[in-house]
Amino acid sequence: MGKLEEAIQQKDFIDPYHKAVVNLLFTHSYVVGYQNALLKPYDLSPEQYNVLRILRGQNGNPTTVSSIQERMLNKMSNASRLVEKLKAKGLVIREECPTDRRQVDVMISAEGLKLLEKLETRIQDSNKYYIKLSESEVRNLNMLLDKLRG
Amino acid sequence: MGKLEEAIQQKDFIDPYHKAVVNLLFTHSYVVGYQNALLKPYDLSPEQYNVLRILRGQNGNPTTVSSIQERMLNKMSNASRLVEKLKAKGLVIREECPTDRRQVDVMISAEGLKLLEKLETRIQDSNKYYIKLSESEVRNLNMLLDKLRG
DNA sequence: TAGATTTGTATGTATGTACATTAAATTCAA
DNA sequence: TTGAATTTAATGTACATACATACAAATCTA
Repeated sequence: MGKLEEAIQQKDFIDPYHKAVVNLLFTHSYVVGYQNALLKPYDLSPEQYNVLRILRGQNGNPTTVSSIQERMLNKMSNASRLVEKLKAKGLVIREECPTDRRQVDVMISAEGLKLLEKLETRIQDSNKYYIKLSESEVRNLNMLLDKLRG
Repeated sequence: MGKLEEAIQQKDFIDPYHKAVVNLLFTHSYVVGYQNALLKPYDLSPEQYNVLRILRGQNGNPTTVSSIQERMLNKMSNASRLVEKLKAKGLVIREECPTDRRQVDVMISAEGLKLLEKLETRIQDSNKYYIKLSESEVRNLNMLLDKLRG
């Protein structure tokens, strides 16, 4: 991998900002590749995994579909259909909200929790393997990404 | 936007590496959102725009589909179908390679070049607008992303 | 040089993304 | 309190991604 210019044989960037955009897209693909590889045996996509983590973060309280959507990494993806997929696999429980019949209460199931637990160390090991940065560099990266979005 | 934890209301990351993965996915979505908005009026996706830039980088020499694939930001996407889309819009020229009939020579068309030119300043302005980093911070980010991939 | 292997591209399928639209329930306002 | 506006979720569609497979052309090998 290494330097972007060599990796994609492109060097005529408009400016460092344009290069950063390309670098982010390329690094995203790199990261998602590893995520997919790790999650595929468990029949989960990265965003499905993330939704399970969002639900676990609620500590047993049900969450609505729109609340999940707000917290998702990809704002444009479709929480409704993702929840449907997770339900089909028995990883979440979905039921009509008693106080507002438009809403749908979603909770992670016991199976969902068990799956997350099983994945935790694998994810941790995998992340450290393919992110070839020291802990302080990673913190620096996180700081820059946060600042990038303003 | 700002800090990741607030933006997606999630704070229980396994470690800074896991947070970096989430941060990259989220920032990717942020960036692609702006890219899509800018390119949509021109009926281009970010990867189609990138392919046009790859082709322009060849300075008039034809490129094969597999060579495009190698240089694409998303290694798993489908250069064949992207080229087909670009050809349908008249932005590239595609013809059978005379020396190897398996291969397909692809070149950017005059229209494609004109479109890239028209987009250049818009892209440049847009990037600087939504990437809220100084030039030295952007360079630092590029360095970290390059290093991340090893 | 015939048959096997490899290479380059296209196609098929399932899923995900982007965005518009629909439909039902709720809230607001006259 | 009734009709309009808003909210919540689901659905439809076009395109993109991920990955397997097919198929023709070229290359290798015996």
